[in-house]
Amino acid sequence: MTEEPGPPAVVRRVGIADVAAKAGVSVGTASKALNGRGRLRDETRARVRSVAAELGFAPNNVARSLLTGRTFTVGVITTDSYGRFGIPVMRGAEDSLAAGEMIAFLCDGRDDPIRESHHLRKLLERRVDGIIVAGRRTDPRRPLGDDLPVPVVYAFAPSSDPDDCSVVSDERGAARLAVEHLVNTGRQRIAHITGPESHASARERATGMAEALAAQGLEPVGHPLFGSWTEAWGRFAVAQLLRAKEDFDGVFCGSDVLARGVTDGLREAGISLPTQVGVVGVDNWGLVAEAARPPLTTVDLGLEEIGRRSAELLLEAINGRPSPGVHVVPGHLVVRES
Amino acid sequence: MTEEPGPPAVVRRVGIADVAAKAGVSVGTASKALNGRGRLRDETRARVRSVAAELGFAPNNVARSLLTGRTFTVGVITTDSYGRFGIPVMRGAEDSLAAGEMIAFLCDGRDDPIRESHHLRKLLERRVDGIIVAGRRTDPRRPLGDDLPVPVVYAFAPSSDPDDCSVVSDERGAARLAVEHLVNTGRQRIAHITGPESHASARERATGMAEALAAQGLEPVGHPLFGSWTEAWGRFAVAQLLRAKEDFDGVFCGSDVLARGVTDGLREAGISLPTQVGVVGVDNWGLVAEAARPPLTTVDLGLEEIGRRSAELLLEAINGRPSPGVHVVPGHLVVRES
DNA sequence: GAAAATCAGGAAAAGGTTTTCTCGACCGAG
DNA sequence: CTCGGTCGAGAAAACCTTTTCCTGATTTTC
Repeated sequence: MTEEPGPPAVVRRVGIADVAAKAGVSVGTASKALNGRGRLRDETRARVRSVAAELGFAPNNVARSLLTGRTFTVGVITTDSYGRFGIPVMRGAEDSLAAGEMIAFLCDGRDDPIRESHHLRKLLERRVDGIIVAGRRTDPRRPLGDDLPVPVVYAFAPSSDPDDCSVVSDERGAARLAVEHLVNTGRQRIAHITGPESHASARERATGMAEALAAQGLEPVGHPLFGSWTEAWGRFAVAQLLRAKEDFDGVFCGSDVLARGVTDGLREAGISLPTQVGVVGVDNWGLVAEAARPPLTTVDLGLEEIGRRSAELLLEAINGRPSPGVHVVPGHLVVRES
Repeated sequence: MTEEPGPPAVVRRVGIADVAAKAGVSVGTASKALNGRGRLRDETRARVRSVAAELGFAPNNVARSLLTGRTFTVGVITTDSYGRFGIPVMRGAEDSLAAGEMIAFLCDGRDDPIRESHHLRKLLERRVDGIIVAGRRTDPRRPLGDDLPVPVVYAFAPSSDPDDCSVVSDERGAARLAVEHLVNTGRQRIAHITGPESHASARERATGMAEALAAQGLEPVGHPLFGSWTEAWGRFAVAQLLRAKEDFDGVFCGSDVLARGVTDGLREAGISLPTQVGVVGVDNWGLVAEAARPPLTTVDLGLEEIGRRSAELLLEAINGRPSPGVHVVPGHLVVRES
């Protein structure tokens, strides 16, 4: 780092003053012409605009922000390194934000509170108009901080403070959709293979399944099999069901990865899908669901929609219309062949 | 949208003027105290700092940027919707950027030139200090624009202009690593199953494999089997090899997804892995590689490293030390059980 | 034909920080 | 005792737009 810094890359950018000078008007007038404000002759307006275009003028939003106090910028803090869940949420959020001419800073919190608060400080220094916190699990999380000067929306992982604004998926509803699909396709004896009981999503989906079965007047097959979110556990759990000589014709899996393990396990045990057993997963993770044999029927939790909704609520809050509380986004069933 | 806008959320933030007033100094002095500039008594410096901490003062970076012309902000434009390749690149980039106290705007170009140039304009308006373009394929891409006022680095997908700064993976090197591993574990007759020939990465890897085999004095088994990047093609290609009664004891697959299809195909044909046939993939995509049976040995293209390097080169360019040309980042082998 | 209203555009402040310039006070030296 | 130098700190410009207020000119209205 001892080397001499090179030339400072002088690219004097054209400012509104250059436009004004060339168009023969004052900067104030030029500003009005470009932004459609004030009272100006059409001819003047057109002249300024054409000069601006000719010079390739791009307004300096930094100056504008300083004046207006708005940066048209939001921060997104993810906790899952832009993984499976953060990404679709991000994409949805970007959709809504772009509609409001806003743009997002992306920060990866990596589940580390220190990193997170460091990012938070950086975002506030840059005067973002609002912040979205995109979680990785559905378990409630500690709020970002109290008394923040900008609105915050929690996406996917709700804040543990019910007065914060959170947007979450409908976990029980997802289970209900899965069960109803299985029942509608003639399944009566349905088992549940899912992730660790320590995960709220696993618990909620199990509960939702029990409720949905009860509503249909059906009994579950055995207890929910809690394990890990892996294919290996899916295969293992199937073996367990078969060994226990459980009589089942449907399996609701807590995730697509799990479901893939389950389909492999069943197929390799000589059980034909979907003839003998129907399988439904959760996530609608294209890569996994489509590569499974047969392709998986699964519940899409609507992650993109969660992102979109979060951004919309954030924009509303920025405009002085906050919507505290937990907002639930429904999922939907994606029917493939399983 | 006709509703009355609510109260404008008045949270008068504490500015440096507040700190200065409470510390009994001028704003200029306060600024110097906080930034360690100028000549001040230690006592004064300490007093200002403690007052700033007490008041929770956070400098307004917008004002600072306006003055210095630096925003300590870069834009990242991805073309793959933050998919398989964009994400690790992003993460690596964020690593390096954070080290320089910088933060990234994320824009999803979605392979649409219109969207892309829209994002570009937004980024320039916000006066980013530089831009990283993260591609999805290794095929060269059209430059972002000419005569941009800020430095640009192309990550993964190089710019078609060789004078631009691009950071790419070592595709041939990856093939060489795979082949050498197979040979070192006793394989002599190696086949190649890969993606579409229209993809530069498929062609490069095939070429790299041919070179590596030649260097070892070996002949390839048949021609490279070009297809698609899917498990189904992997399984199908295996069946094709078996039907043609090709004698092979190793397969180099153009991707992990493909390799997973290949392992499934081989296993279901009664061939034991890795005893009879060794398989090596490319990507080191944890989810896929670890779920395969057996877990895949694969070449990691070093995507995070590409991201890190891109950001480093960008920071250097921002500081007036550009590094035009194509920079190749080596990959490395990740040995699992296949 | 004069007062009033409208029109078109200019001048200047504001926004929060950094940085340069300036200035008074104090020190030691001659 | 005065002069030059250093030290510590303040005043003000600068960054680039937007916006408010103002002014001269033109048009409208009795």
